[in-house]
Amino acid sequence: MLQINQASVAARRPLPSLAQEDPELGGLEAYMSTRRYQPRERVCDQGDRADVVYFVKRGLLKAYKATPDGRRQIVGFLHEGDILGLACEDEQACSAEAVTEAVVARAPRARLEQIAARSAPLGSKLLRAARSELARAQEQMLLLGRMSPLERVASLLLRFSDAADSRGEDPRRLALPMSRLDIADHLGLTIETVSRCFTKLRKGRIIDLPRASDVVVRNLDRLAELAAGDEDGMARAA
Amino acid sequence: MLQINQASVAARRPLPSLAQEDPELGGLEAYMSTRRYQPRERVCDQGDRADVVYFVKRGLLKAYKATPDGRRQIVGFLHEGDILGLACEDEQACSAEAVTEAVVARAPRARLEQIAARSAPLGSKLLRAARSELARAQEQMLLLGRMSPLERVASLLLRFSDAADSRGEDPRRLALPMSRLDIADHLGLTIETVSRCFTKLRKGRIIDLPRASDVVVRNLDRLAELAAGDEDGMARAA
DNA sequence: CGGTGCTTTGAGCATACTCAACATCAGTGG
DNA sequence: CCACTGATGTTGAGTATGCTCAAAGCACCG
Repeated sequence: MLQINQASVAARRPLPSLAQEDPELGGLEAYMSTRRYQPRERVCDQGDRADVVYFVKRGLLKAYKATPDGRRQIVGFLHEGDILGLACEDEQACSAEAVTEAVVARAPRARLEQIAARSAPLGSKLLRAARSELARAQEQMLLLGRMSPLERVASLLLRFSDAADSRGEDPRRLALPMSRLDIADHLGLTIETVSRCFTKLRKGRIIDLPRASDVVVRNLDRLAELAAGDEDGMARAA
Repeated sequence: MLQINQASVAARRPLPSLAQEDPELGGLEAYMSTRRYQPRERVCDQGDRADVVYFVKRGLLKAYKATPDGRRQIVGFLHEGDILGLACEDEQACSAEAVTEAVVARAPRARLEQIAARSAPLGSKLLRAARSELARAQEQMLLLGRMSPLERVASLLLRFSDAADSRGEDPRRLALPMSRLDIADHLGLTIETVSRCFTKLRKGRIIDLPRASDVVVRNLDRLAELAAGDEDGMARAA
């Protein structure tokens, strides 16, 4: 009953914005190929020649940077309609891999630039995508540089809630298909700290955790307060 | 002798890339106005209607996000040729203010989009700018999420060194016109920690600090090692 | 010179990390 | 169907690291 099945929800969902805007691609489809990825399958690698741009059609990807000594920062989770590979000039700036089963379309960068130079809609679509990704990146910098662990976790949940809401789903029932390690590497924390934050939110009656990957938000307002830096919200909630 | 005067260096410097590429603006100049800002003067505010885009012509700006309770994250320092205001859709995502005296050109966003829709060069110029800013943002996320204070400071110095190098200046003599608080708010640290890192680098003979705002790099290789996560570089340097 | 603001240094402390044990879940094969 | 196994997640105890608070040192400016 409480189980949240992403796939079935996705099936009922209206066409994603990318699909609706396909006319904007200006004939690019002819050069695009589509591929399905299994969870944990690699989509591209940091340092690859950046000759393709990826359009996420379905599922969830994670884009990350890694250091030689094994540290990792997930710079973003990519949902349907998101574009991967915009950051780079000649080399991919990030690796990316599928979190859930995913469908991704690939367009040769050369074609893309060529068409963007002629077709204004595609150009402005790409610019819009780059822009919103930049805005998200700046939010994330604030989170990583200046927020407490609890604020970070609350912010993440709130983002997923908003994303669900904008897709017409219930903003109180969140599926978190990624592991705690992924969350930690996205929020700049350890898995233990992430786990403790979830527990804190649960004990504060702000969320339920029927399973580690399913969150039910019991008090969205309080969650938003916590994400905005009102740590006392915890006390009031308890 | 050791004093580093940014203004005089700027005067001798060849035209910045922005000026060289002005043909790409596709007639936008007609609608642009230029304004000079004094240090600490505000350029725009988080939440303003985002009806202009700013082109940094000279000097250094900082772009930052602030929380209601006074925390601050500087998402980037903007040098000559950088563009401010790309992240936003309708509201400015960040505030920005001048660090040094600065000259900034402003273009009405409406005109910009209008011309970009016709003139491919402007569109691709904007896309290129957004892209490189996104790449920088992702680097910064890795720094904020996963790097030690010493690595963060070393990375910052290295970036300024690279920037100086690419402008044809001496990559070993760095002017840091911003305050320690600005550096701290960029690196997600406190001023004390930043200061201690500078001291550590000085005692390790990696840099000299003739004045707090002037850095002379004595060992660029070691600095790069530290920035890349080789903390033992400290021991070897001492 | 004497202030004022910024930077550096020091001491103590809180927080998030490390290491380790335990719990839970999913998948597998008896 | 249940027991086993490995992977993932949670909890606990102790510690290191970076933060807080406080004082002293320095530049810059009148």
